[in-house]
Amino acid sequence: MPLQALEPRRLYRQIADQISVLIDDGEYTPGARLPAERDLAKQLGVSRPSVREALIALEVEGLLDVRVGSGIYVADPAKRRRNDALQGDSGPFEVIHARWLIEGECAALAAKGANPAQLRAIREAHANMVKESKRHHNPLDADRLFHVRIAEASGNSALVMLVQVLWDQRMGPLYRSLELKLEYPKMAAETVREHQAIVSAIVRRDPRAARSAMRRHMDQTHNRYIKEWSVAN
Amino acid sequence: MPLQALEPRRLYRQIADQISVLIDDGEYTPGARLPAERDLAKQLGVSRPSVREALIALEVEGLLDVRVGSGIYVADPAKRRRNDALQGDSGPFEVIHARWLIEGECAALAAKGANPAQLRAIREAHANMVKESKRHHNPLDADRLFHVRIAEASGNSALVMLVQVLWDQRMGPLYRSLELKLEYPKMAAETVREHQAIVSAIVRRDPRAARSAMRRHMDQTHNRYIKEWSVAN
DNA sequence: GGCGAAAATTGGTCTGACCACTTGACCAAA
DNA sequence: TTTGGTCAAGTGGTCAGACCAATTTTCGCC
Repeated sequence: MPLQALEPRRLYRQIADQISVLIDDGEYTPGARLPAERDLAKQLGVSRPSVREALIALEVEGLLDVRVGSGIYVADPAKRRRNDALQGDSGPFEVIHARWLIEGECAALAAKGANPAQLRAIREAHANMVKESKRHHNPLDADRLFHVRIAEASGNSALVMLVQVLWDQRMGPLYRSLELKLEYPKMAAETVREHQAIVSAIVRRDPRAARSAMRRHMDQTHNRYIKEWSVAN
Repeated sequence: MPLQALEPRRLYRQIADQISVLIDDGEYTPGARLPAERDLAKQLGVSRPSVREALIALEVEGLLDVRVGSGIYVADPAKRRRNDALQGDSGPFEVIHARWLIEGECAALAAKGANPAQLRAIREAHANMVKESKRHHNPLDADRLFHVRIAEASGNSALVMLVQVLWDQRMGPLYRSLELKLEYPKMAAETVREHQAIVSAIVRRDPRAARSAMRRHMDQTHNRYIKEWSVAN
């Protein structure tokens, strides 16, 4: 087992984690008021600034609710940020399926209603990815931008957000283990070719062709994953 | 117009936002080092504890990277959480359109492949919403659960996540202003009726009917929004 | 030129203080 | 009884200055 870089966790983190545990264990239920900062500091045997730093961290995480002059309260879980659900734990194939659905629609909408500036942005992103892949750079950022630009051209900001969220699932553990095995240089050429078909359909204002070009791209990506997956296992 | 609860932004938030803007504007690029805490405090005309609180907030948000004894650095955007994009700023109609697309597919997939436990969960969520609305409780939580359960029955965790993200866009400002005007008791009855049609199609194992029932539900929701929107403006 | 110790820099934490806001009790006027 | 005002206690918000620990830089020595 590889040695773990030991990391002397900073005080505010330790305090925040302790409080976090108390909340998870139901010691403090939603709506309940925590002891005053000064009391917490005394109970934990640390200074008030350290407690405050911990409380701010928990507030940013959406776990607490600070009301000036009144006290610190456990946040309503309903209003709590649900970011926990997002931190990539969807599998690659699930993500690809979702993208097939959403980005296909984005491409169709883009073909139907993109304005000149948006078309230019799409072409630019595509040209950039071509350039990057020729230089054998890692084309992932350029790839992401290409897909986001198409989503933006759909005119629906909710779809843009979803495309970004899905893309960033690549940060998840299952995805990571898969990506290690992919050979980008070879894949990049295929990807660029498929992107080209999407761009053509969009600038030609052909929604149905755009949708199927995007879906084909997703199907091919799916196949590439399958291939690597089966080789490695 | 109903009075808005004014909220004096705390100092650490103002500082954090300023720094955040500097990073977004490229004033500090990823990997760059920020001025020392003491310098920041002097430049901003605030105390060092306040600066530290802001830095901790940004660190929790994944924007900064603090290295003891060395300095504060702008985090690598690849590792950065992109949660910022999520905090609801999509308009209600954009969200409805996205849901039309995604949840329609979820309903179809659920009809195709849901297992008995998942079917039971859907029916249970529906029954619960009926009960809540009869008691004139706020049915929003029950409503959310119903849609999430259907997404879960699709068997695709990426879709489940998207449904949740979209639903939680209701926390955004545009949505909020619209929701203030809606009359839930009246709407709940219609919603329940439309949900019933979706449930029926799913348990009957009819994907196409499930998809169109869900899409109809979204269309009706759209119409209800339109009506309130035009009345109020 | 290379190396190691001292010095400077930087974040981490603490103490104690004062300010601004919230809350609830109490009281006076309508 | 109700309404509004006043006041004191409690709470979070902010500040100044200090010292510690880790890191980086400097610089003299070999």
